[in-house]
Amino acid sequence: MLSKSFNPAEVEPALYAGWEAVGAFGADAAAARPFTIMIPPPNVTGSLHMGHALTMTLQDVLIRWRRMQGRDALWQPGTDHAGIATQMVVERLLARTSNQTRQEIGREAFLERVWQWKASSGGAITEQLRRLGASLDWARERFTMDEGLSDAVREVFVTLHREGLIYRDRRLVNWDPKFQSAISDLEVEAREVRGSLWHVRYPIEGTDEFITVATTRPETMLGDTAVAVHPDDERYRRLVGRHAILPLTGRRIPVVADSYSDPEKGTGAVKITPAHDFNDFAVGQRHGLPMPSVLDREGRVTLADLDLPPTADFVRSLAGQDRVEARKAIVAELERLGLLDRIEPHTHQVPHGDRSGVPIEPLLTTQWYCNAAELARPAIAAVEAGDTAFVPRQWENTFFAWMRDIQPWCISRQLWWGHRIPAWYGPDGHVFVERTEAEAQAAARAHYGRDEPLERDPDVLDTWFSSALWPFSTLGWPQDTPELARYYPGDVLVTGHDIIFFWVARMMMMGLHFRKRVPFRTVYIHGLVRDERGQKMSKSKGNVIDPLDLIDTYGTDALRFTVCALTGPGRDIKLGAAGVEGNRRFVTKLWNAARFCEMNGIVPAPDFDPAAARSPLCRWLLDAANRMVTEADAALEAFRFDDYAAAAYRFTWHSFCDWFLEFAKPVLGTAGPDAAELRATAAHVLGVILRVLHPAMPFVTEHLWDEMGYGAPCSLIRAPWPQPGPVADPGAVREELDWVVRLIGAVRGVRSEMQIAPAVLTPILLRDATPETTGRAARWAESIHRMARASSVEPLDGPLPPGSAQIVVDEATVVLPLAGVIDLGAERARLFKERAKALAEAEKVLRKLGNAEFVAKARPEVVEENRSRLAAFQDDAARIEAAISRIAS
RNA sequence: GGGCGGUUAGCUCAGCGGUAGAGCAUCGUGUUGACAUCGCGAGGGUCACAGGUUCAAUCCCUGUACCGCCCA
Repeated sequence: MLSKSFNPAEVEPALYAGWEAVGAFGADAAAARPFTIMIPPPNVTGSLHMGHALTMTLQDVLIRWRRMQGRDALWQPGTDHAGIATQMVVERLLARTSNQTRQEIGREAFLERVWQWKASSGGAITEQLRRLGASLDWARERFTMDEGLSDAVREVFVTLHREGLIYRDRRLVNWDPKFQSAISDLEVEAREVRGSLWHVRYPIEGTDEFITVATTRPETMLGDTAVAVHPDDERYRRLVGRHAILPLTGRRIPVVADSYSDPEKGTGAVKITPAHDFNDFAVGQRHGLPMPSVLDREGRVTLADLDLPPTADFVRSLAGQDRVEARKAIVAELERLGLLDRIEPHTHQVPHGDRSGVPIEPLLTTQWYCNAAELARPAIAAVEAGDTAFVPRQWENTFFAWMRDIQPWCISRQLWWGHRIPAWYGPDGHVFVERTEAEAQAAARAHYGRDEPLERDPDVLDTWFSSALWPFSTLGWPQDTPELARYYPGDVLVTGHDIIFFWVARMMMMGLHFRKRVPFRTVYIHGLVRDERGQKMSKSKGNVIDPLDLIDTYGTDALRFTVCALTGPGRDIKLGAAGVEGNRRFVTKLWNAARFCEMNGIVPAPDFDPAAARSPLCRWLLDAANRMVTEADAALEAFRFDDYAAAAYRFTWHSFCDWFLEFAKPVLGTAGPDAAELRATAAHVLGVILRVLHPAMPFVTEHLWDEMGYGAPCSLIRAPWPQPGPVADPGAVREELDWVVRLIGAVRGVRSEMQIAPAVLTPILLRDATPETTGRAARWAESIHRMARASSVEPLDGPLPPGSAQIVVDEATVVLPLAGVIDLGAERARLFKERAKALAEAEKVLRKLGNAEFVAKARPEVVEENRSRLAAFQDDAARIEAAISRIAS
C-alpha cells in the first residue's frame, strides 16, 4: 500500500543505493549503440550550487532517457584538481591549523597535505551529485591529477612541444600579485574603477616647453621609455622626433608618433611604459624601445633595470615600496616639483584576477605558451562543417569570434598544486622537455656528451590544460583502450556559455589535434541560474539559493522537474523556491493518482494490448498518450526540456487525472470485461507516464514503479522508453470524447457564471441536436450527469421551459431549465455578450473575405478555412439570436 | 567602440506569417472516499515604439528606446 503522502527524504537515498546495487548506472558495451556525456568535472573543492543542479539535471535527463531507449549510456564522472582554488583552500587550512605558510613547510610537504585534504574532504561534491539523483557511472570516476590523466597531460605537452606548438617566450603576461602567478587572458576580468587621470608635465629637452601626458598609472612612469602622440595630431606634430626628459629619473625619452594615442583622450599624449602595459608593449615593439621593469612580482618598485643618475635619491627611496604607496609618493613628488598639471576624476576599466579579485599587473616574464591560433584552425573548420553543432546555434558566432582572434595561451602557473611541467634545465639553461626525468637525463647526456645535473621547471600547468583533454584522457588515452574506441567522440556536451572559451574551445582544439575527431557532436549551451528577480546569485548579495535546501524541503524530483520546465533555449533560468514548491504539487498529484489507481485494483497487466482496446474511453486515452510520448520525445531530441516537461505535465494532470480518471471512476471499482479493460488501460498508461517522467523525476517514478509491481525493484531506470502504438480508429473517439468534454465545460461555465450551487442538479436539454449528438449524449449520460451536475440529458423538441439558460455547443443549443434559480435578466445580458462576441468575430472574418486581394492571393486552404469560420460564427450568432428570442417574452 | 540576446496577461515565460497561450498570482465557488500540496469556473493583453515588405505582421526586414550579457 502506498502511504498517504510521498516522503522524498525517506525514499531517495534507498532508491539511489538500489540503483547502484543493481549496476544501473554502468555503461555496458553489450550490443547497444553508445551514448556518451562527459561530465564537466566540478572542482574537487566545490560544493553543489544551483549552476551544478541545472547542468547536472539536464545531463541526467538526457542520459536516463537514452539509457531507457536502449543506448549504452555512459555518463563519465570525475572531478577537477582546480589548481588555484584547491591550493588556496589548503593554504588557509594550514594557516588555521598550524599557523604555517606553504613556503614554510616546503613544496613536497605541502603537496602531501593537499592530497590528504583531497582524500578526506574532496568527495563532498560527488556525494551531493548523488543526492541530485545523477546516474553517473561511478566505477569510472576520474580525477584530473590521477596517474592516467597525468600521463595524458605529459604526453600532450611533450608532443606539442616537439611540434613547436608549445614554447617558452618572454613577453608581457597578466600577473596576479596575490597568487604570484601568471594567469591567462581568460582569467582576467575588467572591473570598472573610479580613479583619477593625472596630467603630468614632461619637460622637452633643450627648451622650456613641456608635453603634458595624462595617465591612470603614475607609479609606472619610472619605466617610461617614450611619449606617444597621434601622427595626425597637429598640436604635437613639431615635437615628434624630439626628446622629453622623464621627471624623477631624468631619462631622455623620445616623442614618437603612433596611432595608438587617441587625440580625444586626456591630453592626446600618452606615456609609454612597455614593461607594464599591453598597449604600451606593442608601441614599444613597433618603435624598438627599451622595456625596463619597475615593478616586481609582488607589485613592489624595483630599480634593477634602471640606470639612475647619482642625484635620483627620491627614486632610490621608492625601491621595495608597494605599488599603491609608490603611487602616492610619486604624485606628491611631482606636485612638489610643480610637474603635476591637474588631477581629473576618471572612471575606467581595470583588469582584475577573476579568482584573486586584485588588480592585475602586466609583467615581463618568461612563460610557457601554447600556439592556440594553430590549434584553433581545425576546430573552427569542424564547427563550420557541422561536425560539432552548438545548440542554440547562435553560440557558434561567439565561438568563432573568439577562435578567429585567439591569442597565445599562457599555460604555466607559478603554483605548486597542479601538473608539474615536464621540462628540465641544464646548467647552461638548455631545456629538455621529456615525459620523465630519466628521459630528460638521457636527452641531456646526448646533448652535453656527459651527465649533467638537471633542474626541473618549478611551474605547473593551467588547470584548464588537463580539462582540455578530459574527453579522451578519462577513457585511458594515451593507451589505446577499447573505451577510447567506443566512447570517443562523445555525443553531447552540456555546459553554460561562460565556459565556451575556457573549456569547450580547448577540448575542441586538443580533441582534434590528438584524436583527429571532434570530442562531441553537439554542444548544448544552457543559460545561467539567477534568482527570481533575474539577479545573478552571489554571496555578497545574499540571494544564493542552496539546491540542497530545496531538495530537503521539496524533494529532488520537484527541483529537477522545475529545472526542466524552466529550461528553454537561450534563456537564463530564474529560479526561486516558489517555482519548486509549485512543481512539488505535481509530484503529489502523480502520487495521489497512483494511489487512486492502487485503491481501484489497477495493477500492471503485461498481456494488455493497447491495439485491441475496444472502449472509446480507453482508445481516447491511449491515443492521447501516444501523442504525449511523441511530443516528449521530439522535445528531448531538440533539447527542449521545457516542452518535454510541459507535455508530460499536461497529459498527466489534465488528460489522465482530470478527464480519464473522472470518466472512469464509476466503472473502475466494478467487475466485468469493461472494467477490466479500463483498469488495464489505466495501468498501461500510468506505466507510460512513469517512464516518460522518469528522466525528470527519477525517484517518485521509480518508487511507484517498484511499489505497484511494474517491475523488479529499481528496474524503471532501465525500462524501455515508451513508443506510440496503434489504437483502433482514434479519430472517431477523439471527436466523440472531445464533444463530451466541450459539453461538460460549457455547462460548468454557465453554471459558475450564473452562480448555480453545485448541489443544484438540472436537466440538460439539447435543442436542434443532430441524431449523432443525441446519440453521444445518451452514450455518455452517466458521465455528463456526474461531471456537469445534471439530472438528465435528453433532446428538447417542444417549447423552452421557463427560466432556462441556453448555451450553443456546435449545432445544438444546450438548455438548462433553471426556473427560480437564475436571474433571467442576467441570462439575457450574458446571451447579448455572447452574441456580440460571435458577431465581432464574424465581422472580422467577413472583412477579410471582402478583400478581393485576399481571396485572390491567399492560399486556397486559408480562404476556405476563413469561409467555414465565418459560417460557424454566423451560425453561432444565429443560434444565440434564437435563444434570445425564446426568452424575450 | 564592436557583437549577441531580450522587450507578449500582475509575475515568470511559450508561441514566431492567417483563431494570442501556459504556470503562478488574483477573484468567485465548492469538501467526509485519490488529491485543499485539491476540484470547478472567471477576469486580465492595441504582443516596447516608428517605418517597411506582404492579400495578411506579435511573428519577416530597417530604425529608435530601454534592459541584460560578452568582447575591446
